[in-house]
Order: sequence, then C-alpha cells, then structure tokens
Amino acid sequence: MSRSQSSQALEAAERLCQERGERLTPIRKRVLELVLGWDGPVKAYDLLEALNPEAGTAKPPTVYRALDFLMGLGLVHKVEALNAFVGCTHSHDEGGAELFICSDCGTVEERHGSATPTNAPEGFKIDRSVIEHFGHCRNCTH
Amino acid sequence: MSRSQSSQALEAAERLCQERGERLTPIRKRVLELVLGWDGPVKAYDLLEALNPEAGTAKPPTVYRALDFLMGLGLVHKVEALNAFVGCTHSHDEGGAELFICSDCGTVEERHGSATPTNAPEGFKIDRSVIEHFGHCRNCTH
DNA sequence: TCGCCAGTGTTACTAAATAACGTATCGGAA
DNA sequence: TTCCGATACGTTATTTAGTAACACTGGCGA
Ligand SMILES: [Zn+2]
Ligand SMILES: [Zn+2]
Ligand SMILES: [Zn+2]
Ligand SMILES: [Zn+2]
Repeated sequence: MSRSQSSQALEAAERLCQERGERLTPIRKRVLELVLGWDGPVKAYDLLEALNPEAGTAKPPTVYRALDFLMGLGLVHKVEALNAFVGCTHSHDEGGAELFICSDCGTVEERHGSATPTNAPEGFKIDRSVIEHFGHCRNCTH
Repeated sequence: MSRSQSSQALEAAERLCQERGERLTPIRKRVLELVLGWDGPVKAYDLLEALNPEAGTAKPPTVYRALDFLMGLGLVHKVEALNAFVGCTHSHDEGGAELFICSDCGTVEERHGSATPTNAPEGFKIDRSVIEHFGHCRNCTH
C-alpha cells in the first residue's frame, strides 16, 4: 500500500476513534501501520515478530487484541482462508468487503460487495459475509 | 443431514471414484460418512475423536488426508471462517459453492454461487472463491 | 520374483489462537 | 485529594489447527 494511502488511513483511524470514544493507543496504531504497510496479507505472528524488536516482548495476545480492535473499527479485515490480515482504506461500516487476492504477487484489492446474494435461502438473515476470491491479478496474468 | 441424502452422497462418492480411478478406502468412506452425518460443520479434531474409538489410534494426518481427498472430489467443503468442514450433496465440479451458515443451529445450506462477481478488478482471473454467509436461518429468526 | 507406488502409520513439529490472571493507568465520584 | 472502576496491557500457559518427514504395507505390473 502506498505511503499516502497509508497515512490517510491512519488519519481516518484517529478520527474514527475520536467519534467512538475509543483510544488509538501506540500499540494499536503501530499494528495498523504495520498492516497497512505490509506487502500483501500479513500473518499475526509476523506482526508479532515485526513488533518485537521495537516493543520488547510482545506476545500473541498483544497482537490479537490490537487486530480485534482494528477489525471492530473496520480498519483491518481478516482473510479467513489465509489466516492473515489486510488493511482497509475504504470507509465502510461492517461487512460488505469483497477481497480479490492475487496468489502470485499477494496484492489484495477490495471491493464493496454487491452484498446481498440473490440466491439466499428463504428467510435467512445474513449477519456477516466472508467473500474472498483467489486468482491472478492483471499484472500476473501475462 | 438426512440419512437418505447421506446414503445418496455415499453412492455418488463411489461412482465418482470409479470414474476417476480413485479409491474410496474404508478410512475415506468413514470420514465422509461422519462429515455427512454430523450436525453442522465439523472440526478436524472432532472427526479424529469420533474416529478413534473405532479406528484405534488415528492421528491428525489420517483425517486431514481423508479430508483433502474428499475435498478434491468436491464431496466436502471447508468452512474457512470456522476451520471446519461440511459434506456436500450437490454435484458440482470445483468451486462455486456458496454457504449459508446459521450461527444458532449450525445448519448449513449450500447454493451454487451466481459465480462471477460483477465488480472484479479488471483483468483479475479467479481460480477459487470462498463465499460464506453467517446469520440466522428461517427457523432461528423467530 | 522384484520393484514400484498409493495409502496409511507414526513421530515430531510448526502455526494459530485463546484462557486466565496479574498489573498499570486514567478519569470520574466521593 | 483519595478511592474506585474500567480499560488496556503484560505474562504464563494451554488449546486448537495443520504439516513435515519418514517408515511400513500390500497390491499390481514388468
Ligand atoms: Zn474494508
Ligand atoms: Zn498479482
Ligand atoms: Zn458443494
Ligand atoms: Zn438456525
């Protein structure tokens, strides 16, 4: 992700926290920076490693807590099929994220789903949708 | 899943293996039976437990191998967001499965996706899609 | 008969995530 | 100001998920 996108997302995060009376603590901010700056989806334990030289002795709960917080704010999405996380530069409240993940270069493009599937079972009320497409991006198709 | 659906799926499995020159060995068959008969998505280690009284000393690779095999045949799908597995009674070659999972009762309904999303990034070629909707089924909405 | 090979057994390990509890910090109520 | 409760973070330990690597077997074809 580009530096400008990244810093915009950080500003958005600050604003969002203000609005909601949440605190973007140093750890949370640093994790968000790392996720946004990462080249492709990032594993929790890779974040942990990246965090450790600077934060001393971060343990799994540290990073998972930060990730949970950021996901709650919609600033980070989990890629379920990869057990990995991506930053989000869109502003969308909950759900609707549709991910296109290139298996070659790892880039992730996010779209806001044409959310409601037409073929849902009758009476089924959707709370949360996981939509992840794996394949090859334009650059890697050639 | 009902017994009749289950036994139909087992017959389909036999046929499919014949066609492809694969072998539906006792272990594979037993795992398929268990997955089909399970109430909702089933965890690999729960299968392992269910397998152990009868199979003696099944270890993780045993069940994961069977699951991989069955997924290859399209008889089992993995629910990525749950790290769990569901049986498939449809006949579809690869992909296209769209799952509706009730968070209350655990039932899973499968539809064949209105496959190609209209809002894919230009030039993105999809190999595999993960589509999982979580919510409440008709029976559990009241 | 020999050698291959798919399937399974087995050991050991890596990876992913959470439980449970202790500690620090801050802001509001008394 | 002091005390209290809440939130965030530290820490230890454990659970859950998945795989690597190698050994063994039995069937089948040369
Ligand atoms: Zn997003
Ligand atoms: Zn690519
Ligand atoms: Zn299916
Ligand atoms: Zn239900």
